[in-house]
Amino acid sequence: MYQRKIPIDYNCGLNVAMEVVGSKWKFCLLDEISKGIKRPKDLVNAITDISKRVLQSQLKELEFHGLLGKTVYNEIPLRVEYFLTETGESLLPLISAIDKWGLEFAPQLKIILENQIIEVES
Amino acid sequence: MYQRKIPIDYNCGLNVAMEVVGSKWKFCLLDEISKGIKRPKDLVNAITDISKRVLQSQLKELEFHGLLGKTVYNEIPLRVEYFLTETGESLLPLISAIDKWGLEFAPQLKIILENQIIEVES
DNA sequence: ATAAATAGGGATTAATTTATCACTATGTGA
DNA sequence: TCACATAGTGATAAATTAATCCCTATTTAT
Repeated sequence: MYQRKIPIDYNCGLNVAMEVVGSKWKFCLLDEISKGIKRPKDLVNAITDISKRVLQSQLKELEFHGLLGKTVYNEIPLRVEYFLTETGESLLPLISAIDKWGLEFAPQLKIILENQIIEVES
Repeated sequence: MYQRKIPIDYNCGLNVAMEVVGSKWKFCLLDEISKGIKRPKDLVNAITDISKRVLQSQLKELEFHGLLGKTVYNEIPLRVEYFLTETGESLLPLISAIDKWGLEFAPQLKIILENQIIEVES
């Protein structure tokens, strides 16, 4: 975690929402967990490019913020499963809408960024 | 702007969306502009705590990514107005949904973070 | 010539997030 | 004892975002 120096504006819903889900991997994590991938080791495999360390810290924050819960099974090797809380569930429609928007926008962004590189090199 | 070292995954809508709107002020900016506050000087006043410099850089990025357009009026003093492009408009429903979610979640987050501070101090 | 109002950018630092690497802990079975 | 599999953390570095301070440019009015 990190002790903020710049405070959150609780009256701005956008600010609040960004605080708990506005990071690189959290939407992906909630998405994967909603699809039934619940164990850290499976999440690491499912999400390309996330490292184990970052995964754990993001899971911890999501749990701390009350979007995820976890179950520890008394098995060997240890089995831990994360699940969406009611609050976490309430985000799913937003996540899928954002994902959809992003996919539609992707080609446009690709073109923009590729043109930018050409300008820089010429 | 900033020349990314870690590339964008264009196949992940969430990743793409976060790239263009996943920053502290962009949702707020799009929101205010959609409400009719279009000039930089008015946006600076409307958005508590944003500085002029940051505002300009965020507007520039939003324009670069094709979510905003701008009109320069030949007046003195100079008048510039930003407006939402079609792509920008398409984000409005998402923004209002996120804002709504954040406002509902705010009290919960406040309690969580306040409890955290008490633990640290005891 | 100078101040005022507006938009915008350069350079730098501070804040924050993400990545890397290497560790601990647990219980099992070779 | 030692390696394995799983979950998790500590310390640190690298990447990225945001904040600060101060400058330029334009045109009008004093």
